[in-house]
Amino acid sequence: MLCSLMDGRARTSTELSVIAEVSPSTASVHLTRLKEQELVKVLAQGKHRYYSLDDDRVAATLESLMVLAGTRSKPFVPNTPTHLRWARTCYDHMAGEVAVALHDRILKNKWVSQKKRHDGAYELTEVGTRALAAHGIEMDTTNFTRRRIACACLDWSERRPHLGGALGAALLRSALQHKWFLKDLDSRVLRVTKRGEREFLGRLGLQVGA
Amino acid sequence: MLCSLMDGRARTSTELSVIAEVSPSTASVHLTRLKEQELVKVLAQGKHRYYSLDDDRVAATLESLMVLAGTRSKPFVPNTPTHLRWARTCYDHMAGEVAVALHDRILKNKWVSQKKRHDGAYELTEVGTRALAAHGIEMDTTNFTRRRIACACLDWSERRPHLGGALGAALLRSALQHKWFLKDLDSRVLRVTKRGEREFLGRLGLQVGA
DNA sequence: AGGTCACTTCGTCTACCATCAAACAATGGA
DNA sequence: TCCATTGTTTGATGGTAGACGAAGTGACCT
Repeated sequence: MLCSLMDGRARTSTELSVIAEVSPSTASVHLTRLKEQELVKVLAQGKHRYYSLDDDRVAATLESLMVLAGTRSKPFVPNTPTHLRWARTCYDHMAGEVAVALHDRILKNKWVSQKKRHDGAYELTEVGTRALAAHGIEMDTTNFTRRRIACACLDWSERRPHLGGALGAALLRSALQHKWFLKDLDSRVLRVTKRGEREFLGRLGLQVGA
Repeated sequence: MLCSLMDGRARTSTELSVIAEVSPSTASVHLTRLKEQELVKVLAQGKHRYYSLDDDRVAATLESLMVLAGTRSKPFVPNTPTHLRWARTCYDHMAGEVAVALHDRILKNKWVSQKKRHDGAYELTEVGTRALAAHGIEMDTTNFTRRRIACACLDWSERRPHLGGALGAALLRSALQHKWFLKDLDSRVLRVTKRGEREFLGRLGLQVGA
């Protein structure tokens, strides 16, 4: 289980039970124990509970253990339809490969910063505020009090976080306004435009194979 | 057991059984298993069998595991009489803190190099031959064919290797000839002279608290 | 030779831990 | 509101890993 989580992605307990070739109940017992020892952390989202490695130190330790054991695990293969995998909407924000890459970029650029441990909430930084304005992305300031500014929302196909909250919504809204992305009719799929490639993907340095 | 070996020293199976609070037989079985998995290596010397970590990678893995577990083990306390601990003879070569420091220094300076893995034998390098001459240490070339030039000999008090073989013997012989060390009467203890501090410890950069 | 010490091998036993099915809880959609 | 889906909790069970004592091996000393 831990080995399969080493790719940094999150998995549900049932998935992990299949990987470990044990019953769901066994997996559940085992996972609660791993949680107690703070080797994994859980993120409840809808009726799914996503398990992932708790810490970089856990990953590092596993890494060296795998070297000793000489084991390599198979890569994670998403079973999501390909046309949904690259870019789609998730409620009012973006999801898919692009959204995950965007999330990572924004975090790396320190436009947002983590508030606490084990809580998906982010806060907007000084740098972030300026950068968003520069890129022509406008936050809806009316309901700032009601809603979290930004948070990590686990991506179904990628099993890694993308950006949710008010900021996530603002990004999607701006992306559609500027015609960087087009919504497919009668589907959640998003398609990037020529203009989007230049003004969005290009400027943000997102090299995502479409 | 593995944790206690993390200081790089070697220990006997009985010592490890005491540390792990199990019977000697249990420890023995466990250690053979660790050996099979190449986590530890054994060095038979006299009627003792010294166990130590097999590899730097094993130590590194344990290190990160200990960080996760938040455990720290007690340091190794030699039960050797203090007057024997610092410097003494071991058959025809030197042993004790000084000898171990000397071994490490010689290896670091690349005067000798390891031949194979898991074999204590060393071979003399070009650099080493010149350096020995420069320091006024003469090898006895008569019995080169019979004896190993140099080898790691496990130090009883330090539980780390010092230098044995023809080179080890040559070092002790020269040290006594040049009056760098004096042999205590009727004992294996060696005492360093003023001259020895200058011309031996000093030149070799050995800072060993006497 | 014989005795002691250090350690391993063998045979046996037991406690414990993973495992599973069935019951329970929670969420989401119809 | 009900049902399907997802996941957790519980209690019983069986297999196995790890423990030990006794016997065996080899090295060293006198």
